[in-house]
Amino acid sequence: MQKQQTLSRNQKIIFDLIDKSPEPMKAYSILFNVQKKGIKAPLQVYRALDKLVEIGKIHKIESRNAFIACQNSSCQISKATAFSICESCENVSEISNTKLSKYLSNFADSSGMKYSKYNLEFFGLCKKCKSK
Amino acid sequence: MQKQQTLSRNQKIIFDLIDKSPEPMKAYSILFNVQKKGIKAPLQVYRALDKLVEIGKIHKIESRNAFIACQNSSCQISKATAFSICESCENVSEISNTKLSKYLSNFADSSGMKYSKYNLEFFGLCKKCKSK
DNA sequence: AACACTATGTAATAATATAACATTTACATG
DNA sequence: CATGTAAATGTTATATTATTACATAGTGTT
Ligand SMILES: [Zn+2]
Ligand SMILES: [Zn+2]
Ligand SMILES: [Zn+2]
Ligand SMILES: [Zn+2]
Repeated sequence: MQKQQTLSRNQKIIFDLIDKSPEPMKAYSILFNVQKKGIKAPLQVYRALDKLVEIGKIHKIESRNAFIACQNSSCQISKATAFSICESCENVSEISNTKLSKYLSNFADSSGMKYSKYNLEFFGLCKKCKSK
Repeated sequence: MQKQQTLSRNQKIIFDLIDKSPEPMKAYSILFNVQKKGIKAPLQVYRALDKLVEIGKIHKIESRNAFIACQNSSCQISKATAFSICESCENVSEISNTKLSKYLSNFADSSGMKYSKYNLEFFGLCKKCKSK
């Protein structure tokens, strides 16, 4: 079980938009889409995004500067994220694989560093694009 | 063995700068540092960076928008990168771990996607920062 | 020389993100 | 209910990161 978060007005508007989107959304595209709802400035968007990322409702796809709703029933593990990205159609989906997340969460190397978080992005061609 | 690449003038200037830097460098900081050598415009920097990334001499740290020289004797595997990032001092180093890279290169899930590349970023506290 | 290819130079602009400051709302606690 | 405090909001300006468009120059091959 995870702590239930109540989203504020702006956070809810922006989360709903991202959650409905079939693809990752960029900040300024979000801004454009919520202007009719009274959210007028980049900072309002970025603040909501920061919060949503923090509580694991969305994730940032770093290589794309874009945001996607968590596909993992709101990641307990917003600190352990993995995505698969099609380099042709730019489809992105969150990988939910227990073995992988265990392997990476337990990873330790010789550096003496204690890892508390990771983000993994896989790139390739999705089924559809492969068969073209 | 890998194909030996000859770097062009701008590419060499920019690679040398990044290679000497103890920390990842950002594009505009690179620009600032090479202006005395005649590289005056962002595009000149970005073009060199693109090429250097392509041939595996440097890597981009996506979560930081910064560039680091390959610490792996010029990655044969510029398609399989892993980094450890200290969230306190921002020290970044490239992880070279055969088991990890094998595990990830062979990773396959149920999506039917063929992965040809990955990038992994671990976050935490380095030895030094941990003991503070 | 003619060609293809890679790299360079320059100006303008697009896209992404944050700083600074003022105000308002939610809500715990005396 | 009053008061304090943390979280969220609103607004303007600005910083940072990256690309478009177009012109020119070098490099190597035939
Ligand atoms: Zn998730
Ligand atoms: Zn695809
Ligand atoms: Zn490398
Ligand atoms: Zn550190």
